[in-house]
Amino acid sequence: MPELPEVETIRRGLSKSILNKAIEGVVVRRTDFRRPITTSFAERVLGKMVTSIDRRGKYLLLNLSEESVVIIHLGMSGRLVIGKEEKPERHDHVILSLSDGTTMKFNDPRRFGSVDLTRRRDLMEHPAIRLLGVEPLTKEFNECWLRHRLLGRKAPIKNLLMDQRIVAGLGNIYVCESLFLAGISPRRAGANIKGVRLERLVAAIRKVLTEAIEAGGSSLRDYVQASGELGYFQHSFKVYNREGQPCINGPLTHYIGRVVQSNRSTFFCSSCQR
DNA sequence: AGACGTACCTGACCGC
DNA sequence: TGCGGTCAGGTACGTC
Repeated sequence: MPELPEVETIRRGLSKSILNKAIEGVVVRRTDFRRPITTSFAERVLGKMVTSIDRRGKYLLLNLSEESVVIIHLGMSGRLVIGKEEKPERHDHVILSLSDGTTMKFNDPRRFGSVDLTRRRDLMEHPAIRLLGVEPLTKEFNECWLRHRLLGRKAPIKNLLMDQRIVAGLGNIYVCESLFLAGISPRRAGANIKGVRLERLVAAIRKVLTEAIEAGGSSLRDYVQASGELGYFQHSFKVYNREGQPCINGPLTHYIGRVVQSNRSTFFCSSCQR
């Protein structure tokens, strides 16, 4: 489901609903995720308080009292659902009961997501976090930095931007949208992006992500925010999922096309993106 | 090192 | 109605 804007939206929602509440009950109904949930998860989390919530790339970091951190990834289909104590539904894999009577349920049909636990001092060494690249909405992410990371890379820029070790948080939707806004072909080799293209790319990524966060992320299929509200950035897609539709830039002869790169659909306008 | 393919899992949708 | 095929917001791992 989620890329950076969706995870950031969820982070902000959770910061309103679960902060400073104690975890009074933990039910782990399944442990077989991409990375199995540690058997000691429930006992190590029980009784702790959620003190703050961070995000790193597409990972949510729930900081708990006593220096522990829950690391959550939502994979393709994961959700965090806040509600009243109810009986679990299909694919509710982890259920936290909080001190104000609400519950937070981790629901993930495909089980590509993960829930992990570590100590705060070990966070930066955690295998999921250690190799993550730059946060695209920080000052560190700029032309100089990106140019160095693209140096000598022959792979298509689409694939390189999807690589979490380069830029943390971009996924299929926002890479497609950013490349369209920058006017860059998704098939262009990374090393061939220089000068004005590089400037446009950095600016486009920042703009697309910022606007998507302001819109509460994108709601495809059944994705909802923790609060149950829908994000609405999907109405702003210029290319994603728009194969065959006219390009918004312009001449009626321009149409959005779809190609497959590394087994993922890429949507783009071959006239506007070079 | 880096590029590429495949596996993981469930559900929705489409055509027959 | 059912059945098979395809596709889906992601990442890890093996191979060349």
